[in-house]
Amino acid sequence: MDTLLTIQQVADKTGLSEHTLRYYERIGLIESIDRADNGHRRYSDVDVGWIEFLKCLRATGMPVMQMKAYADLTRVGDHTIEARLELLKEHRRAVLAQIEEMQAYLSVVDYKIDYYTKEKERIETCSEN
Amino acid sequence: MDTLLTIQQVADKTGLSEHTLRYYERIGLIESIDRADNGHRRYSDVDVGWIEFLKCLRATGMPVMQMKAYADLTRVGDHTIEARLELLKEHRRAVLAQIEEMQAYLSVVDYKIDYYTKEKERIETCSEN
DNA sequence: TCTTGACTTAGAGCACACTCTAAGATGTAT
DNA sequence: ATACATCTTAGAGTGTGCTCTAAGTCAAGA
Repeated sequence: MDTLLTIQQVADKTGLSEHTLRYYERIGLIESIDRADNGHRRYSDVDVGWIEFLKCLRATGMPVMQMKAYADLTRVGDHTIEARLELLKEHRRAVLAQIEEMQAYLSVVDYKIDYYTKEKERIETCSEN
Repeated sequence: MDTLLTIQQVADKTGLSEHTLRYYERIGLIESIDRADNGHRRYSDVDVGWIEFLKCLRATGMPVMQMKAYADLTRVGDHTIEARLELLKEHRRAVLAQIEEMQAYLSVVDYKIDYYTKEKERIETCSEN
């Protein structure tokens, strides 16, 4: 199928707002989308797929400017595949490092939760007497 | 030991900037710190410990306003232990959920990395002939 | 015909978490 | 004495990523 979608439909489908979709296009994250006769945007399945991938990059914390660099690479041809690969691999490393950092910091929070749980029990035990 | 530290020493030790330390104090994340005769801040070990815990909350993505809520609870006495516990547990759930989300999105990035790796090999193989 | 609603643009505004500035007080070294 | 570093405050400024506004076009329905 190659049904073309309006911006509203794409917003619903992707969870990004219409504002954000236009913003992403303006800054070059999304290549200029086909237009209907009245000038309204018409998104193809390929466009939506690209937007979904952008979501993956954003949701994993990639800065918009880095996403722009990646987007630019995809537009200039196959000879940038190696560069794209490097960019994604580097991002992957960064994400895994960030997850590990969060887990390490979270373990301190866990420790505190443990402490409060015991403290709470102690207080409750005292008040029973 | 209960050596008192200057703001610069605490900045070095915690990795937060002096600006950030003052900012945290201003917005009530850090309780007002003891002063030397000349009005300069003098941080105790307990203060530094608290700041380190704040770092754990921030590094795991807790918004500053929620940290403020937690800080406020710690100041009004033992009867808020349950509330503090709930806040930390809720945060813990949120962090784990976020990590899972990131991992899910990252797996799409992994898929792309795989695709590009194969694509690159294919291109290299072609050019060998 | 009139209204409603979806869309367009350029550009302004906003929330968050800092980050920096300006002006001034104080302390130490030469 | 003088230079320099370190600190103080209140408040302004910054970067990021949206998010909203205003003014206008266009098409379908009552």
